[in-house]
Amino acid sequence: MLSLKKYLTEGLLQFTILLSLIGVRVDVDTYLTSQLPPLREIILGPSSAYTQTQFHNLRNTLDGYGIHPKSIDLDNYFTARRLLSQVRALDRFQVPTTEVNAWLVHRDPEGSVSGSQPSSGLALESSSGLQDVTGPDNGVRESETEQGFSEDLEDLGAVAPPVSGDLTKEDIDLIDILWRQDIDLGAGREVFDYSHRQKEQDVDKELRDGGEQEDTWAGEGAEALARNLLVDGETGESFPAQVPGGEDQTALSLEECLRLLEATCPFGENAEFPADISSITEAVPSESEPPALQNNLLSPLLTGTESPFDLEQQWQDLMSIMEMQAMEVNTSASEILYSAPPGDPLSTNYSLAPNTPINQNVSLHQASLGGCSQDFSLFSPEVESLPVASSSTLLPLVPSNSTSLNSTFGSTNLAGLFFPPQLNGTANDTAGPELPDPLGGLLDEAMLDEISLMDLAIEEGFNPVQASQLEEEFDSDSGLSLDSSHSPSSLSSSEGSSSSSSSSSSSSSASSSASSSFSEEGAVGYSSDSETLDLEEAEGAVGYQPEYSKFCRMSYQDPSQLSCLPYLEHVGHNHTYNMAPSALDSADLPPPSTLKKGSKEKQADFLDKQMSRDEHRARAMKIPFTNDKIINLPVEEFNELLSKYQLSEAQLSLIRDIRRRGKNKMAAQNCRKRKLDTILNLERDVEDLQRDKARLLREKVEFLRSLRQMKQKVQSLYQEVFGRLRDENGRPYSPSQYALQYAGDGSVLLIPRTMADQQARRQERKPKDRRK
DNA sequence: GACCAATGTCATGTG
DNA sequence: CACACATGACATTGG
Repeated sequence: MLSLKKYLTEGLLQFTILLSLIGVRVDVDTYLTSQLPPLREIILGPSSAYTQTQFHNLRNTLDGYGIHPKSIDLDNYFTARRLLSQVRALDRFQVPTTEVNAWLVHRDPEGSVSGSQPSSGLALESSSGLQDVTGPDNGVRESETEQGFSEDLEDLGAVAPPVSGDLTKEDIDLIDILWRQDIDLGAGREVFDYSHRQKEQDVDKELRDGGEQEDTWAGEGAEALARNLLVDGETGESFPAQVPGGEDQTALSLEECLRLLEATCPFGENAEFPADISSITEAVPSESEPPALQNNLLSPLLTGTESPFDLEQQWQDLMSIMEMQAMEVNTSASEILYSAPPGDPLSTNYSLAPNTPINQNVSLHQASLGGCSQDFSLFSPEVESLPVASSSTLLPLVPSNSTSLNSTFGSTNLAGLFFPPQLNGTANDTAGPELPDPLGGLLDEAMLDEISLMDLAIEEGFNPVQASQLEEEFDSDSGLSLDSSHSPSSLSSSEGSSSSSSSSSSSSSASSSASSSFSEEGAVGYSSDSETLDLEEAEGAVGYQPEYSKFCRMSYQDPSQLSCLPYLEHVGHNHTYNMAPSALDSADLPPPSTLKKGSKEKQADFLDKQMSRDEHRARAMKIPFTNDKIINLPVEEFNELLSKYQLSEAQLSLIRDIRRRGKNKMAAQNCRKRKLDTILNLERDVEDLQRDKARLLREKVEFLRSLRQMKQKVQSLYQEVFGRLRDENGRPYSPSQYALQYAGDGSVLLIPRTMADQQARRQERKPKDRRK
């Protein structure tokens, strides 16, 4: 239990450190709570560095002694460990980073502009908008967006990889792995959840079907009549029952508009609008209206039916991103859109009719047909070909984005989007405090967030326009930095398997496995030591020679194993302290042909140099058994061994010191190895987080782009709807004097601009106060 | 000879 | 309490 606690605390601590180091602005609370297990596992990994392997316990259970912690040839143990790590790696992408990058590089060109930016890639954004919208190849465009739909979903890591296309099975598998990785990372799962999307799509489908069922509605106006609406004889437009004296407050029930907009975004789907008609009317205190009229003004279309599912969360997630778009839209498209003199409503800006005379019934009808489903192809060519001046930046909405945004918009008031920013300076907040205006408030709030987001983007050197580049950079960077994507457990096992220990005297059998190196020599043992003792006597030099301590006796198994593991290269040295390099090994056993009389001394010298200090001491003290035994024997056997000999106090003391030092030496090795593993794991985690950061930024850009497109669509719809409105005399309303306002309950009001401005100002103050 | 990395050793803490 | 281990700090060693 305590180890588990330590495990958790360490993980959290490291996770926090990593986050702070990288500066990833991830909503930890959001992701960590739901994604804690995978995240933690990613951060920590099945690292052996955190699981302090009890080697001694292992040894004690495995035939007593003879198993050096570094030479563990424990097939059972490490095989099981490796297999376990492999199993664990199944939900973790553990292929080398370079492989991941290679795949991404391969994938980017495949997925249109880039894998993450389908049909509406940034490269296309500034160029093809108008053509795509107005061009004759709308059908092609539709298909493109359809394709982009799946790709987008896939990129967002929310759906299963696409089965179609030129992707090979391996690619699909990779995609799937990456997808699962994304899911594990918890990035936007709430937003990208496939079932969630599916649900939205279903809703959209229903909506679309519903629209189709009302196929005959727009043209006939029968339903409008049934709803106490008056149909304009000339335009076929539906008006609410006449407003008595409602000159300033000319409120119209614009069901066409609503349907049109609804087809774009299911505002009313799951909307729980706090606003009701009373609040709306409160927002217009100066005007008094008969209650009957108010009711007539309400459109029944947008009453929420779907239960809200964490809309707030989604909204927060999205709004933090999407509002960055507002400036762009407002400053680019919108300003151009509404830069015309106020008195000229039907000029180029609002000129739906003059340049492209539209059969209102037809267009509205078609708008009502389309659901907010796959894309915005529901906008008929007539609609899309509206001569919007700024439509050069108008792109067909990425379908997936639209679907993901649907629920978001569902709970919001689009009044802010309805109002051309320039005509009324309070485009985002048309409702006063009395008029609950979710969108307005959120927009304002998010506007402020937008600044911080921008700052974040700037300080991170992130240019939304360079998202794809950034993506590649991040990926490549992370790929270049380290080869630390290996499984830590594999590292441990490999190192462990490549290491062994042997006694100084049994170096001749050093190449054998650890178990063999600990051959039961019995109490007499010391066979090879006798050889060295002879040499010692021959040399007449006995005693401690510190310079000889460098080369520890180490059994050596397979150097190629080490060299085959690139991530071990930068380790640079052999952590297997008790092993000798293969060169030394071979030096230990030189070919007999090269063994001359003169070289015998050299060999002895060399052997001497390979002995550790303690080995020299032991030899000097005539310790009758090997240091390996001294060190590695379990206590009982060790004591038993000591009891077999009549050892002096000095010898016993030395033996105990040797044992203590030897054990501590191994412990130090393990400790350092763990430390190294930890560092490597942290580095890999940093890479992962960098990748996540890049991906999140990428997704942010996508959301911003889709939001901008959405706003542009809404604005164009606003223009269209507004342009179709006619007063009693059949004349269009002046956009400088009137504005459409979207109430929370789904109704759309045509109110004077002065009133809208007032409400907007009131709404403006509200979020500011809230922020205090 | 300074510097550095690797390694060994000691003291101390933990289980 | 003994034992084994972990680990920080320092020492040693060799390049």
